Amino acid sequence: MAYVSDRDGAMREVVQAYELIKSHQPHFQFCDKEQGLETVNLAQSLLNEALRALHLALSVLNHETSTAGGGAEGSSRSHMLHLFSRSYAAGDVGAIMSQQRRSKRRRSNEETSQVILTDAPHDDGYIWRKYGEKKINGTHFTRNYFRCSYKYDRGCQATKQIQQQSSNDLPIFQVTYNSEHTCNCTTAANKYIKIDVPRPHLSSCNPNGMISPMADAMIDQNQGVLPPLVEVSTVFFDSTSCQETSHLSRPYTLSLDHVGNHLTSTDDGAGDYNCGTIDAYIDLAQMVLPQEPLEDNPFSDAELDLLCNSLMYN
DNA sequence: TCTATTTGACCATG
DNA sequence: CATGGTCAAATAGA
Repeated sequence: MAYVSDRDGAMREVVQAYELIKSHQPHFQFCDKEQGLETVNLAQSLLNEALRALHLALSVLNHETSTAGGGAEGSSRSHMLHLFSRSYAAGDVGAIMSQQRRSKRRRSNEETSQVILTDAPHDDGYIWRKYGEKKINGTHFTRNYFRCSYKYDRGCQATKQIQQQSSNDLPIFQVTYNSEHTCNCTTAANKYIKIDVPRPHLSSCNPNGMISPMADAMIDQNQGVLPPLVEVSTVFFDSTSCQETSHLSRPYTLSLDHVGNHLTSTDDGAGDYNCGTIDAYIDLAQMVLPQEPLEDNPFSDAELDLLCNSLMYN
């Protein structure tokens, strides 16, 4: 199909541009004395912005490819789940939203809404109650409406909408959160709570195979320890493996060495890896690039390249 | 019987 | 008038 072929070509171009810029980025950190500091800072800023834009474009291409391919046709399934604010949704990420018309009923608190893409839309640490379902124009799946279970008990006005965006074996959902929770009813550490660990944690899962929110955490970009292009945010274990393996209930530290040496891609999908005797798949999340150059990056370029390539081209 | 979900109707908005 | 968000009666399930 020409469409997929062109898109793959575009994706290659974006990756190439990204790598090109990335390879030149270090030069700007060592030429402060020859050139004016402001110039260097400006160049660095522009590079960071270019990297951010390319990263954004790449994620959109990934997403569109997975959506256009649909099922078995989706040869390069998206592995990049990204989080962005409403301002992003109205701007750079507009392509993602292009299939959906903006709501004509304007919510009074719309400015507080937040949009994320995730493969675990129900796993955010809050208790929700479904109150509606609607077929939305231009989408293949119905949109589900949820409100906080404590709406009447505690007057919590939080709502969320879940819109499935792709039907692959790892479906992606767009989740729109409206209003802040006022109920203090998180069941566990919230999925979006930042954690202060130098390495990503593997998430555990409960007996029914759902991902536990405990370790499915966002990584704090400000910690300055994450790789510039991608970060391993979560690793979800196969439910049967979880049930059979008792030690999975505690946090597990993942190192890139571990990924490079022991995680190998399996046949059934780009994101599926075999980690020793445990089947797992890795999701890339949080596409936002750090604002400052990382000074204490624990991952070497080779490690990052290995991870990026294996995840993006499978 | 209670609670959660489903689903058609209603309503606000552009 | 079309669309999307919410309501509430009907239904399902524990």
